[in-house]
Amino acid sequence: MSGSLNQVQLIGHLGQDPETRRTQGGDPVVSFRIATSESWKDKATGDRKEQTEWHSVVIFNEALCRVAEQYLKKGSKVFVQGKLQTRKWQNQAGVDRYSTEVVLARFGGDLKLLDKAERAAPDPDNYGQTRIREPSYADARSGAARPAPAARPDLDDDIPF
Amino acid sequence: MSGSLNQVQLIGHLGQDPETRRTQGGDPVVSFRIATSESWKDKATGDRKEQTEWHSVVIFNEALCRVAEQYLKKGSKVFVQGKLQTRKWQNQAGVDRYSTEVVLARFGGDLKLLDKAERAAPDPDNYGQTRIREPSYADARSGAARPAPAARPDLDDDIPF
Amino acid sequence: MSGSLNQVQLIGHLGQDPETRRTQGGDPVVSFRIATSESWKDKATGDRKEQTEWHSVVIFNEALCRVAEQYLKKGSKVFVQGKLQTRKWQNQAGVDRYSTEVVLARFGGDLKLLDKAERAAPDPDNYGQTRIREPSYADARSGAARPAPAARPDLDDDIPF
Amino acid sequence: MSGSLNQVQLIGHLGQDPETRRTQGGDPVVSFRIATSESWKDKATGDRKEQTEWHSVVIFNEALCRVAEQYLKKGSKVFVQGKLQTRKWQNQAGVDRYSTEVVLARFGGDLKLLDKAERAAPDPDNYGQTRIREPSYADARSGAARPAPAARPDLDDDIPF
DNA sequence: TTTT
DNA sequence: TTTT
Repeated sequence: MSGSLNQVQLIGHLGQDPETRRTQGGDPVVSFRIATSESWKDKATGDRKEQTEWHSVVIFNEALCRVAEQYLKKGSKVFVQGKLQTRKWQNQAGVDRYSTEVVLARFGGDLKLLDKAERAAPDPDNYGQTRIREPSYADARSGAARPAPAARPDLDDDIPF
Repeated sequence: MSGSLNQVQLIGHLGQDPETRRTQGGDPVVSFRIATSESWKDKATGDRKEQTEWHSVVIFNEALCRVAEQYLKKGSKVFVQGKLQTRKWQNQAGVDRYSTEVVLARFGGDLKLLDKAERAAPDPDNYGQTRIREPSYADARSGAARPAPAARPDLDDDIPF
Repeated sequence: MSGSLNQVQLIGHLGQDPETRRTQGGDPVVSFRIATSESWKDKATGDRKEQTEWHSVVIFNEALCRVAEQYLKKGSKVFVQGKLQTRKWQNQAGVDRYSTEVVLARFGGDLKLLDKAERAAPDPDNYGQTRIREPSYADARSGAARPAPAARPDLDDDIPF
Repeated sequence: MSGSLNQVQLIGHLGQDPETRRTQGGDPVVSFRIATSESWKDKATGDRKEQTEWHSVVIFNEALCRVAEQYLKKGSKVFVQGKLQTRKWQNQAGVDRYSTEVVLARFGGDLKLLDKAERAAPDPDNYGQTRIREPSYADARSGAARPAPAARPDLDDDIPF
């Protein structure tokens, strides 16, 4: 269906360092969780309130995997653009579970570092829009692009991330 | 945290007519599921492939609830903008479950009908940007804006929608 | 600068059929204008008002050019995603002029037909995500990707489109 | 037309401190310009290239005006969401000119500070989502919400900002 | 110049 | 005119 759009945009901070796994084909898959939060003043009590939302981000785009691995760490502030995808998996008891993730695939995915570049200066040869000039990353959708279920750390319980 | 963004944009079709429930305070809560899909040609086999993704949409914004109730039905094509929110609930066995939804709250939420207006012409007095000129909808976040758990149809099983 | 974002999203109708020109390198450049509109009820008079905004869209992405040429025409409803770009040009008197356009370049650009497929069914072999599997379009930024000034129809006057 | 979307999202840096003017009705109108930039490696020469784009941002939303006045200054990094609007004006010679701006009106507009809060901590009583709980800003579209032409600094020449 |  |  051509007239379809599935797009998520987040600005938030990483809760932990990114994790890299590999597909069976050897392609990197980087994942992390980021927090977004809203704050407002309660009309009734006048109290200041804040609500934090956690999002699971999974990167299949090879160039963005590299960026994430090199420059992101716990606490990094990022802009992330991807698509919503709900994945079905089984817990230890074999019961179906569902997890919704923000997926950065080859097309449409984007990732921007919003921190001041305190720590590492991007390597100008490998970073940024280079990916855009020389697209050579693996196809995230064909083959075994998704990690094998056994590789997931979440199989031990019912927590969906 | 002011520098935070949580935004989802979807264009897709409703899988069923919208459902309306009420909060304890009497405010409407409209929900439906929409499908987005991607198609591509498999590089290896040359086959045309399509993958459909289903999203749960929940509307707390009163004006958008009215629009949804009046103009949306199974098959309607819509643009939806909201925020990602993961809700925790318990299944019948009392085990925690998580469901991620696209929430259209009072601010930031948007809903556009993309169909040709075959069936019902929008009432110019009640529809569209009127909401924008006279904001009087309930506060989606204070009080019992979220439906009581018992009211949810998903408590009987582990399916997250 | 990595931490930068420049993105526009429009849903509207084409005012005219798309126009195709060619760069000196022979790459297609498709352009059209689309209208978006807002309506609201005047708080004071109660009158219904509408305001239409016109946007210039320019497509350098070769695959999206093809889609535009084949499926878009005057009146078509589209979703367009691109970046904002202000182009400087000279009018006949040699005075500088500026025009702001929504540019669909190779990356980040998107175009979706939102009409019911009344007229032409997309050719499943050439349309849609095929572009995504076999990226081979020309680089919109290097070389003479922008049309030569003499080819522009707007040089005769000061109207920026 | 309900099924219409006009939305711009930018992340960039302010080129100058924001300027505040007033409508005839006394409502604030804050404007500034922000730069976004892209960088890439030239495929032919291997050179690193960068292209900067400047955008005019105009805020009519009263709450966002306050945020801009209090926290933004030259060099600030911001996320801005608004709509594209092309304004017609006359230069000194009485010739029509057009300027395209990113307008943050009452609805749909958003503004987020992305800098580390080095200088001023947001006042928790006046900042952030308070605007969202107590909407009382002026209607940006009715009356003389746009600044009178004479007040614009750009009338002396043909530069559209 | 589109559309509802 | 910003920033990396």
